[in-house]
Amino acid sequence: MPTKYEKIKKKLLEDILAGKYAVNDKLPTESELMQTFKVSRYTVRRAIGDLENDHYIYRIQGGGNFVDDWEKQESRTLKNKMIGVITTHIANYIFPNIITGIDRTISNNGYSLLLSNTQNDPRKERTSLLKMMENNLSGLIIEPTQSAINQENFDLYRKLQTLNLPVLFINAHYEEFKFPYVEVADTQSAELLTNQLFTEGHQRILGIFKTDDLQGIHRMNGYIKSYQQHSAQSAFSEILMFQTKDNMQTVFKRVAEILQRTDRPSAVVCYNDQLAIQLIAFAKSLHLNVPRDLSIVGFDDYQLSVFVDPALTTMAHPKEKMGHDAGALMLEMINRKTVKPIIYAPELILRKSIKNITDK
Amino acid sequence: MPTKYEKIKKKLLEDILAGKYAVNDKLPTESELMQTFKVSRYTVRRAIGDLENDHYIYRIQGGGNFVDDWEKQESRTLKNKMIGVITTHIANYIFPNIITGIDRTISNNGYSLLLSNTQNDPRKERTSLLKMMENNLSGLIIEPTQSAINQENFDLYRKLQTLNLPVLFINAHYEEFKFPYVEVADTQSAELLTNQLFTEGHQRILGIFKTDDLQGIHRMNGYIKSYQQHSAQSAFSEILMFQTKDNMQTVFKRVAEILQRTDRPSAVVCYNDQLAIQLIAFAKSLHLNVPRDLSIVGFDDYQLSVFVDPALTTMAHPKEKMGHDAGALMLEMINRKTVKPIIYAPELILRKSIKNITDK
DNA sequence: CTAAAATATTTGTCCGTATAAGTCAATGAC
DNA sequence: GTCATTGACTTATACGGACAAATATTTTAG
Repeated sequence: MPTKYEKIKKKLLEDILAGKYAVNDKLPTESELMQTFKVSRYTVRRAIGDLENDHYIYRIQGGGNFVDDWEKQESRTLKNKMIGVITTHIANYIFPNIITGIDRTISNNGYSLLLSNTQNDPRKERTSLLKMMENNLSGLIIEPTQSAINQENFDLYRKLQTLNLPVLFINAHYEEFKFPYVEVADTQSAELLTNQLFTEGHQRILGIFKTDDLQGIHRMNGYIKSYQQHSAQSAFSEILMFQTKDNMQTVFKRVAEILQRTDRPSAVVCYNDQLAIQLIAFAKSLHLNVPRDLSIVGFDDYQLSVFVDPALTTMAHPKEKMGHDAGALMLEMINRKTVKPIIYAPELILRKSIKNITDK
Repeated sequence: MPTKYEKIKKKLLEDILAGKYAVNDKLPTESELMQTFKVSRYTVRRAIGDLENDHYIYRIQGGGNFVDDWEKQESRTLKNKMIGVITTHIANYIFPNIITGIDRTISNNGYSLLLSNTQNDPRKERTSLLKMMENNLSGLIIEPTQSAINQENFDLYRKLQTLNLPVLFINAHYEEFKFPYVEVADTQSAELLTNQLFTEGHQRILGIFKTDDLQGIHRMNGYIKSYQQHSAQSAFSEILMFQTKDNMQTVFKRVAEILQRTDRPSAVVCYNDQLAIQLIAFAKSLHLNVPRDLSIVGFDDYQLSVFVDPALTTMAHPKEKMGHDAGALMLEMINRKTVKPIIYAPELILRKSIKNITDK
């Protein structure tokens, strides 16, 4: 548990970095802070003293405490040859590959990688963003956290716009902010993948999508688009939505209900390969053979997808190349060039997890 | 008239600068200073706190206040809450897990991760080390590159010793430097693994080891030790050595020669799981069935090792736990505590890639 | 209305006290 | 001899109160 003065310090620092108090604004007086935080004056002064040492505020006896010019202080103006990277995960899934790609590109140009992960928690994203703003980086690459529903850190993103710091999104981007981005064409990707299932004769295709990030939303939209195009063949569209906070056991319970119906779907489009691999194992436990009884597809061409039985049909994700491109774009931005977003065209990877059921 | 705490500060600083207290000497306790200067504890702490901020002294709770290494410029500069990590790889093999472990531990304590990888190239290790030294970090975790043959960066390691910077090795350590380390008991590990093959009735066991890193050397030594203990059963010991710079095709060519002899080995101990997995595929291409015709074992319990066919028998590697422990140790070192190395006991993971041939 | 004076507010220094938390060496059981 | 426990010692956090010093605001005198 952090100490009281650390809590006060953290709160004040956040407000300063987020722009709630501008430079030379007067902070609340010590007595006010005493009341707000219900602590003694000693504790308030301890917190403020620390911030003064870090040159975030200055004090005038009899006058008050004021925000120092932290954005352009000599100690901070000299930018470190360091590029920050905020991702939802570091070691899981496809992220190691993305990070390697970034690292390769920027380390060849003398930059280091400052990593931070959010574990898909917007509060941790906030912490990460603040930490990044304290180190004065040359650039910042962000994979947004819960991008479809999370707007609680938009104040920090706005602040980032005013800072003289190149920012780049990967995997997804917010329309609200004009930062460049590098991402897969998720909607088209899902459309192509679902089309493929229609081509293979499937008419009842379940879609399972995570709806708290934009990739999930886009993939769901692509799935729906494909259904619209094939409305002549099939009107049976069923979508199961879940979010990060949901217990996956509950989700799988609902999947079981659906798959045990007599008119069950013959194919499932999964939000990503991670889910698809879990679903293959789950289908086995329901005594459904993949792909004989059920076709399953995913996204991202995860490393393990070729090893699972049956090998998973999926959509390509450039991973290391995406990291490489993101790094290259970032280097250009640091050199004050204007860059254009990069969107990768969809690419289908056919393996063994789907079956043609046209002549049944 | 100067304030009381300024007087105390001045007096202590004079004593330190004059050499009355040497570096790491213990200063009078706060109670003693209270009596000496006839002031309250607050005043003493205010003076000492100021000196701490200027890095003239450091404090250890319950221990006392000590003279900091003020003559060195490095310690005077404000340290970033950043911990550097240099590994041979970032995204491959078991490294993502190790890095996750480190990240989880240190990010909970407000530290960020500054990553750099060497791709097993000593020149890149040199670049990484230099880059890390520029960024005045709080600490540095290093997995040494080509630790068995690479001494060209020893000058930098010596420099690190004189710097006031906590340094920690993982996976392997140099005897020449007294930095703490976290590693697996590789020699014992290899011994146990080879013993297991003897127990299963094997007498001709090929060892393939990478000899430019210490892990490879230790594993080779463990293999040899096991052979010495089983000299009654078998004298047929054969070792194939390779280095990072070697073309693996050439290595496998030699493996093919060995495996196609009539008196070929019945088992192979591989440097790590990565090699073992390649060897399983290679054995198939030679029409050797694993484990019927050839038993194969590796090290590190790589994520994929359970997915390959047959699932690989291997030695455990704590991976994420190792990262966690390394992070925890580093945090203690930053707080000026002395820490002891951590060595993990070997643990055998029996799977399907070895066969008992006692009753042949 | 202006300028000086009085008053209120705000930060700076300092004290005494209390409890928590970490260090370290002596002690005692095994 | 080894290891866990205990207790003395030391620093860390926190409270409340007091007065000093600088600044801000209001009042008052001209």
